[in-house]
Amino acid sequence: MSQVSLSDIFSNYANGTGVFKDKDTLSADFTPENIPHREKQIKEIALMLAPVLRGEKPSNIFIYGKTGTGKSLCVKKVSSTLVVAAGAASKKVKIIYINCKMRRVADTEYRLLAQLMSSFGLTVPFTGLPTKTLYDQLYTTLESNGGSIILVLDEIDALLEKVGDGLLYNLTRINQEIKGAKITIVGISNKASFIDNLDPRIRSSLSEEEMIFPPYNANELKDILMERSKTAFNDGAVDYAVITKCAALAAQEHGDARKALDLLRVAAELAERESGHRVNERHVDIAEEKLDKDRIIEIIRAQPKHSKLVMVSILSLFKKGNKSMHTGEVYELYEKAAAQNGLKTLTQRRVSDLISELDVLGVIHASVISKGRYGRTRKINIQLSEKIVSLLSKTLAGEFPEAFINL
DNA sequence: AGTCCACAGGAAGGGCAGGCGA
DNA sequence: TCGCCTGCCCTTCCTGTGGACT
Repeated sequence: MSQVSLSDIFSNYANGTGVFKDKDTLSADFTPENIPHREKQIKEIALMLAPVLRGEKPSNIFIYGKTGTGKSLCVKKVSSTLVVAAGAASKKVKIIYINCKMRRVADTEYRLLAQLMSSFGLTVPFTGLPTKTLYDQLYTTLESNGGSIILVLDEIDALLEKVGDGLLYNLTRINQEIKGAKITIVGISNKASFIDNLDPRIRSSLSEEEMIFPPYNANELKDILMERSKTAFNDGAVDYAVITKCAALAAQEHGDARKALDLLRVAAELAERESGHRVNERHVDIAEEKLDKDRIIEIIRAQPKHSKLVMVSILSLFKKGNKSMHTGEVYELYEKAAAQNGLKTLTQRRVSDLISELDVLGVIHASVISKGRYGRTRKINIQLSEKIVSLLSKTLAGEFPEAFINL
């Protein structure tokens, strides 16, 4: 491509009136002025946290609802308003928001404590200190800081699955350990069942107040998209049918507003790249496939080598016409693939875990079945479109060409 | 009803890398 | 430098299990 046409592209982009007015407002992290269909929940959270304005400690709150139901958004909205109100009332209130699912940030007890410390401006080495030392430092910091602290632990279920409930026990007891500061925990979880598996003492302490965020239906999703579209797009850039389609597709997937927003954003990006000024339903179709594809490829790329080799084995069996396969078959092929790549093979026990991780990530579908006299195993299959399977094979073949030729 | 298979999956612990304080 | 702490990945050992077969 010549220099001239490149600069044409950029100048057209810079000067042109594209589809977007303010793309950021379509991001899942954006906190809009108005959150449709969550007025009741916002009011409830606000009333639960309001005691901090009188210097009292609010009850701990446990919130659950599926992905994209607006839990984090509502909590963020209430907390930001609360901080302003606290300032006006001359009350010391600090809100700490931690996403426990962020890998290598807050997904272990040590890292979560380190994150907490860093929100008070203290740096903690990413490993090395005994946990007790961290707790001691935290207590000292909390005491000297004083005031009310609201600790929002988003995706708390992910953390508890990894580290057990000892951490929560310690956190819920902080108020008995320190003087001068009051800490309130707001736990947000995607899984309602998570609370049932907790130690009863922790359960009663964590969920002094409980809230459920129901999934959005297609009409509610439509309202959300309409609301965001006002600020995100130029006038007339998005057809009403496009909004309806994004809402309908996301409603099929447990009413996930995040998915609806992603679909709309990607569809608009596609329209803009086609130098069009209008987004249509075709763009939404392409966007849906692109989102799916990107997600799967991204997940596989991020996997460690052995996990990728397990995936290579599953794909090979799938391509040989096996619609479903069992752990034993996959392990046999994995052993071959590992040997061909000069890697030491992992045990079947470990590979079994890798298979269930791939299942959790949504790349494969694996369910435990019994074949009676022929044992218990996992039945594994792939529920991805042909296009994605072939793209996935290409991606992995780039990394393990030998394995793909020889299996 | 009892046996047996092929694993699933829990528990315990080893080995390694990275960091701290003495 | 050494001992101790952490997280992480992995192995080993073990018990449990659903249902076809005897």
